[in-house]
Amino acid sequence: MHPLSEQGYIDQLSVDCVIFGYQDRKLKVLVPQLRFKGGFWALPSGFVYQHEGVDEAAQRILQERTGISDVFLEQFWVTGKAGRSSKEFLDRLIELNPSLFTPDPGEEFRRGDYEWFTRRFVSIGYYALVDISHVVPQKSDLDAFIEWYDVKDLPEMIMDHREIVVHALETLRITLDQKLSAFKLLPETFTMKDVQELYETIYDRPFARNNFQKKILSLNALERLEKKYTGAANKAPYLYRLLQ
Amino acid sequence: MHPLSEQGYIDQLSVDCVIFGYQDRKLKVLVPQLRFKGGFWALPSGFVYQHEGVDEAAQRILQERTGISDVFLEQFWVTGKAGRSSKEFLDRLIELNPSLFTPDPGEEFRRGDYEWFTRRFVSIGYYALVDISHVVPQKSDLDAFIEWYDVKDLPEMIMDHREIVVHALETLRITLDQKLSAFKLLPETFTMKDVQELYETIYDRPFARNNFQKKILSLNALERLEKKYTGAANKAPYLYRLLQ
DNA sequence: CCAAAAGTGTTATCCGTACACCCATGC
DNA sequence: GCATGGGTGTACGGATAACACTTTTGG
Repeated sequence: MHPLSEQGYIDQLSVDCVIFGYQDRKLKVLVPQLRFKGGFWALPSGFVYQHEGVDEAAQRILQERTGISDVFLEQFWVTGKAGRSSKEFLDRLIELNPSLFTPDPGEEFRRGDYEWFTRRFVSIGYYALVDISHVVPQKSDLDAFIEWYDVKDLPEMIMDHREIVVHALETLRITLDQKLSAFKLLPETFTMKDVQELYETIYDRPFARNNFQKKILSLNALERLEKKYTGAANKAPYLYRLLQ
Repeated sequence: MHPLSEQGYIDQLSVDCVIFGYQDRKLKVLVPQLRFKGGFWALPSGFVYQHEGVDEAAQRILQERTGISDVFLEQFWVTGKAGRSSKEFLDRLIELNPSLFTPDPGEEFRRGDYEWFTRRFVSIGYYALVDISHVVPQKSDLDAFIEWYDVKDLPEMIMDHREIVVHALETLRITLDQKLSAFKLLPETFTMKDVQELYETIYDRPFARNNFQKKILSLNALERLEKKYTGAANKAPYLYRLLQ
């Protein structure tokens, strides 16, 4: 494996992905924990190749780090304060994982990588919306595991990754109806109650059931399918599906 | 002057500024023409120093290229398609200005600069809102002149700068009320008619006078001052000022 | 037949729009 | 007084919110 500095990336530019999913009335973010000692959580991140656009880079990083592809993915924020670097994180990582830096032939990080990696970085934030029941996130070989965390109960993440998630959530809230984002977080078919619970989760407030139905249907984005019989002793709700 | 590559900039990252002003019922953008042969217009752009944040860089670039400071300035878009570079522009520039590239001691561009400058760039777009009557734009030593252009009648600009302006305008329209942007384009005091004409310009459609007044006042952002006697044979309008 | 939950209809309220009217101003 | 343009009040209609009622389902 070549050192990072020779892999044809744009210097000091990174892409961070906030991947939203929804399950059990919880809005979740997919965050891997790095497989090194110390318990470091970091958003799926990567760099931009010279030959690719930033949007393509975000897609590729999402794919490489989580196995997820073909989902809604959009840029929402750039963070690039002076001195923004992963030096603090990497120094701690090395302190807890000294073997990583021995000059073995099989060493994983090289001196040159350290210089490259700890420089000041400007990062473009992307957020993705996925059907959590459909995707099977796969950890990359950098990760110990990858897990969905309630956005209200995130692990401590490195650098300013928490701040990035906060901005992503704000963007999600503001553009939810406009971009029909909610339906990208749900399975292909769903009941109106599912939609309502999702909205209530995202905005953290209740909606009136009858009016909510009218509002969502007035988006003219759904088609009504057959009823869903659950065996419960009550009227069966209709299933809906996003048009097209 | 040191070559660009030694000036401590982040590589392949630029900042482009779209500066909006308003005058005579026209929304204008401040665009300098470069002082080289060929008639090249380019948004005020620059690079980010290692030691500064991207927001600070945008502020500095605005100041250096136009003399404008202390104004609303906010990031709105990143453009970074594969192969986005100013090579085409620079080659044409050199073709029309061959003396720029002679190896004189006083040469302005160096070979190293050419390499640096024509690499693929990712650019962060910022838009600024200024009181056109208050600022006195100053061209930098790169510019032949700097001028306000009607956003509906922009000169042909290099690279994707027109596309950047289009995105800036979209952002302005979407966030106008929320960010009280309009009042940042007006003088300190103004009449309701001034506001209405500005809105009609930005959205390119008429608003009903009486209802517009109610809508603007309902923002609770203005205080009413004395009347403005113009000498016209009609009722004198009130002046308003942005609160705080 | 009942409880639970879904669907739908009805009314009240708010908000944006349209129309109307009045008022100040200088000739 | 009169033309002009600014300020404000009222009425209408659509959208949203609040309330109520009906329907479906399985025990």
